[in-house]
Amino acid sequence: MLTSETQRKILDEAERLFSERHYSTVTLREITSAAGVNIASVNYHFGSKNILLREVFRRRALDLNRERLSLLDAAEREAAPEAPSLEAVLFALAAPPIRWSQEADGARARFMRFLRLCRVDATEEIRTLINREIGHLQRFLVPLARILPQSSRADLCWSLHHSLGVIHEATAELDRLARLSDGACHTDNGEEIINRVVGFCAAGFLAADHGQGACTDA
Amino acid sequence: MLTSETQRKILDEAERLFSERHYSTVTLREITSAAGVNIASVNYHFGSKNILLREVFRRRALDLNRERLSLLDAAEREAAPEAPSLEAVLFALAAPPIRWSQEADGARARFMRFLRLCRVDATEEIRTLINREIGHLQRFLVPLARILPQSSRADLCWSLHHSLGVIHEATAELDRLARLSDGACHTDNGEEIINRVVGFCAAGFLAADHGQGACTDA
DNA sequence: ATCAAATTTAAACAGTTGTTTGAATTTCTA
DNA sequence: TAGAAATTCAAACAACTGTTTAAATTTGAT
Repeated sequence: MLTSETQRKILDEAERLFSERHYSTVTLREITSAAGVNIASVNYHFGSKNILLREVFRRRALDLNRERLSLLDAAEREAAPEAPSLEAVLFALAAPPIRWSQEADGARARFMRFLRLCRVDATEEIRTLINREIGHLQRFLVPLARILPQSSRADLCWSLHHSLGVIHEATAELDRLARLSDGACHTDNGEEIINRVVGFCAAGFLAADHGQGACTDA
Repeated sequence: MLTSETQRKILDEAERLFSERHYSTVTLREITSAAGVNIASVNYHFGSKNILLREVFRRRALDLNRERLSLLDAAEREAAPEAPSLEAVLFALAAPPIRWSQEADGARARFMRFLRLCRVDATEEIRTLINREIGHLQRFLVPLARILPQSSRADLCWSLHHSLGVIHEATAELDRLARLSDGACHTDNGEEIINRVVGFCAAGFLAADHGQGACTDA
């Protein structure tokens, strides 16, 4: 699919710029001049700006949930025939996006910022692709239902939804956390962030499982 | 500040369109023709498109945190001299944005969708205004520190940050929850959503306070 | 009713956008 | 190496953008 060097340069620069600003404010002239190629090569190699956007998305989007599901499979295999721990399941959900977003100035960190923009506003086609990816996360409901048998399907979905919110905020809004905490929070240690996210969400899942309210064993 | 009927119509339609798509893809001609006014009236009454965007933001943005802080003050007053409950503090944080986003097809529901877009990408000026609003949330750290004395400032900030992620996801991504749950989750009962959010986040705060990991009293 | 200020209007403005063109150039094959 | 295919290039394209203009109209106070 990706044969030409020009295509790769265009994709890289488009990804970088799309991660910084909404794609509608990024011009093809910016992309191509940053990539050092002629402006016409976008339409030659991709066909249109919208298709370029879609290809930037497709280049990495599928891998993210692939990594998640692979970690989940491994956790289930390791724990079989028992159910994996709640923390292991949430680790599979949280670790890939958080690790990607922490890769120092790497392509995947930029992609995660791009993904955040796409989630909020993108092409109809990308919205469809995102929705399909969300569908894959239903796979997580299977082990969660084993671990938390008192929870209804709605309970599990709500907690999963809350967890996605925590993860999204932990992958893309850390500058605001730095401001909120006046620098008291370290936002550059991916594994620590994962631990915090997993711990926070696991407690939330358990609280929902115990019926209403939090557990107060202090 | 808002004197003219034309200004109000422009603000209303701009808010509506800005809540549906990124502001850079919304044209002044769309706004003015939807409002039934001449295109030149935007520059006459506001000065520029960017200023119009800022005014759409300013019309309601300050009220959101005002409501939060007002609820927090009331909770503290009611519990004095004791600290308010963790749930009461989180209720003050979560209830205003979730209630606003649930107002059936109301202006504030649109505004919450607009705010989500602004958080991800907007003018430098709006980014500054948002950061100032985040600063106001530091006020929540005061009662939280009383309630959770074992938590460091960093712990509290992380949990607060996680909670904001849960709230953001609960105010603006409910169509995805509906898809994830195949319709099993009711996404139209604001008070139920608030309860779920508060319960989930309270458990997360407590888990962080108990040191690492979740509480497992089951 | 009169005049000045405020507002609305249609039209034009200059600049930028994604896209296309057709010729030049490079790359690959036979 | 000859020739065909793939790629690059500068230039132009039509469409659309936010903004401005200056005349027309409405408004409101005297």
